[in-house]
Amino acid sequence: MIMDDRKKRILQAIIDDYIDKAEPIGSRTIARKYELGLSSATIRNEMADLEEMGYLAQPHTSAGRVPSDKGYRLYVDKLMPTHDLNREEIRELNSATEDRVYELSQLLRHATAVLSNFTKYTSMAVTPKLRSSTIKAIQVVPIEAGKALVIVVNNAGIVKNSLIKVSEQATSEMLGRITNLLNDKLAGLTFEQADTERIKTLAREIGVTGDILTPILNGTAECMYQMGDHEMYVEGSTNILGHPEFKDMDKARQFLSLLDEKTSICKALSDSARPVGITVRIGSENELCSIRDCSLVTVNYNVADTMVGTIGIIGPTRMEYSKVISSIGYMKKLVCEEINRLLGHEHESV
Amino acid sequence: MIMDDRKKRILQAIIDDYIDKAEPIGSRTIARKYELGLSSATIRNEMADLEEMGYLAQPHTSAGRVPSDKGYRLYVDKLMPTHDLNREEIRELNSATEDRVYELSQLLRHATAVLSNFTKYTSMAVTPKLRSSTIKAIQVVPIEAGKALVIVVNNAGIVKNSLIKVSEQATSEMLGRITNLLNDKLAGLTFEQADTERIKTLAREIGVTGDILTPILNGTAECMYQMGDHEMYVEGSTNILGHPEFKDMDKARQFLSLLDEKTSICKALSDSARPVGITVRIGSENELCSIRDCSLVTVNYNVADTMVGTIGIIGPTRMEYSKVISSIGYMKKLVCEEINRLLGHEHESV
DNA sequence: GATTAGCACTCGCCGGGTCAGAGTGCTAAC
DNA sequence: GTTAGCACTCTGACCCGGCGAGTGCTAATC
Repeated sequence: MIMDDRKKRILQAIIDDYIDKAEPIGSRTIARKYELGLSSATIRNEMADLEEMGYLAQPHTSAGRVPSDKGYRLYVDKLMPTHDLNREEIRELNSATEDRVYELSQLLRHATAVLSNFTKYTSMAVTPKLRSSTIKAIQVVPIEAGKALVIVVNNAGIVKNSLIKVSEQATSEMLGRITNLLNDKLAGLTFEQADTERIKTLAREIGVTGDILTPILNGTAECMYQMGDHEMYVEGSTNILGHPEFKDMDKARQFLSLLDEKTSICKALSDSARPVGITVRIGSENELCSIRDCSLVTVNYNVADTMVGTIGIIGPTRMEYSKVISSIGYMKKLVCEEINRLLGHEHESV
Repeated sequence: MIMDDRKKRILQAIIDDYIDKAEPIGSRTIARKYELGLSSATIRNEMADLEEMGYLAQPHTSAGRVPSDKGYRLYVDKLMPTHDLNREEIRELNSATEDRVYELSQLLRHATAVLSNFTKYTSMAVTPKLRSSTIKAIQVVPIEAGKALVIVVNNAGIVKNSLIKVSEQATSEMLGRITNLLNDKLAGLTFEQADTERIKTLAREIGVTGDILTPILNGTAECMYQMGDHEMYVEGSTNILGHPEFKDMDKARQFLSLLDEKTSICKALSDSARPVGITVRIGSENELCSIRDCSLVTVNYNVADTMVGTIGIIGPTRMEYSKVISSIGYMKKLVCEEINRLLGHEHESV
């Protein structure tokens, strides 16, 4: 059977309507509402064809039709109307960066909150993987007698610090010497390379310079560890309760408890996103079994080229794809700009 | 009518049973299960009395009895058995600080996650209010040509930083002079006092020393702002779906959307907690109307005496009070210890 | 006088039966 | 190829009666 233009128009009409109504769509509805110049009987025949071809499904005999994953896929790839963000919508999305933002994590929280609020689905984000970024600078700064702060900066300008106790005798000059030493030995390495093992080796190489060096190395290791850690933010998880596909309590619970499992979601996000552009994974296209009746829309954002994080929106397969796709695309742009601003890659000072 | 010992025993039995079963408790159940040496008829009479006195309520004629808020209050104050944490439970709670913890926010996230998991209710925490802490030290550290890091430390050893752009000509000696100047002018003040206004005034006092000072003052203000911000963590929000009082979707949704409103929850937490000790707010005792059918158990934790944060557990009024109270008490202790360790108030170095 | 056994009564829950509505597939006519 | 008409199917809402749990009251008992 061939997928002619008329079939496509009918399929689109069904999916559009189903996305809106969340109920099986009957032939009469389509005939009445969309002006295709066809009677319900004709549409009925076409719908039977579309079902046979796998684009539609029937929950039970004598019910209307429902799009299948394959149907949504065609819809997303070819049929979907584009959603142009209007002024009001852009204003709403912009609010993610309106408030004072001083950290990447905060930026991501804002972005996910706004996105989830805007789309009424659940939005997620993971911080970039920084393990493969390189160490730009290490500083040991005295704070008061007996206390110092170890600071590590990576090539994107992301800063981590760790408070340490040092010997009371440590002069700021000694700390300066150690700072230079650490920079010599570690700067330029990736955080992966500068693991705890390496730092221990370094300690042996230098020889135990009394009690001063040890806490500093510990602090450095701590910073390295922090840099390697990546966090995840989920907002609007309860939005799904508003969608009829989750009116069944058990389903809702299953979905929500999945979101609590940060590791698997994190993996799903990273796995899903392609290097560039927006990825849409519909229902069974998802590798994670427990979201096989959801769709996941993801996009990567970059920090200084090498470091990649991901933003995602998850909702039922019956999702307003066009709206989700345009809003996540816009948000990615916003986030990238803001990251550049935050890390001082732009010309404006903070 | 007088609240004699027998009434108390019966009330306790009813509440114990109701907390377990979540269904109206009948006189026969009590007579059979608890060995009070009384027939169901006698207990029935006592229950009628307890209802008249306001400790029990009846969902409808010919149903069993359910504790009222007043009943729970007496239970919590006088009747409740104490819950001694066993070895296994302590091990579970301890896991909050087992993982590498390097920040207060991370500590609180762990603590709330463990608590919510342990109690099966929802757990929350707010970071301490630091606005009234004092500035201990400010440092401006050069990172690379044109970039520097402003670091502000408060009297508890909490560190905030802000990356800034500076003139390429700024030497580390100049930055050192400015550091000294800032310390002179600002150290010892509270963050409340050192607001943006004050910093602007400072800029005027010093006179515009070219383009070097401005970004540094901006960075300092940024740090001040960060210090004043306080965050909130909520974990296990979906736990409530497991409790029968939220089997009604609308109720669950209402509860969950409340949790999304960080500000009101934050306020409820802070308002509820008394300066010391564990506070229990039962149902209508809560000021926030939307949690009038929940109970909120809170405790404050201190950072260096003056800075106070709060941990809380929220669940249905039919809550395992004894377990919740002992676990939150233990967690407070853990958190306090860990904070001391983190901020170097202890003797062990990191 | 307190306690208890007995009994009539109340109420929510559950399962089965009925019915209307929406939608289909098929056939025959256009 | 398209459409009108019709018989058929399935779901969901509604109603109804029976069951079980629990009560309050009364009268008998300790």
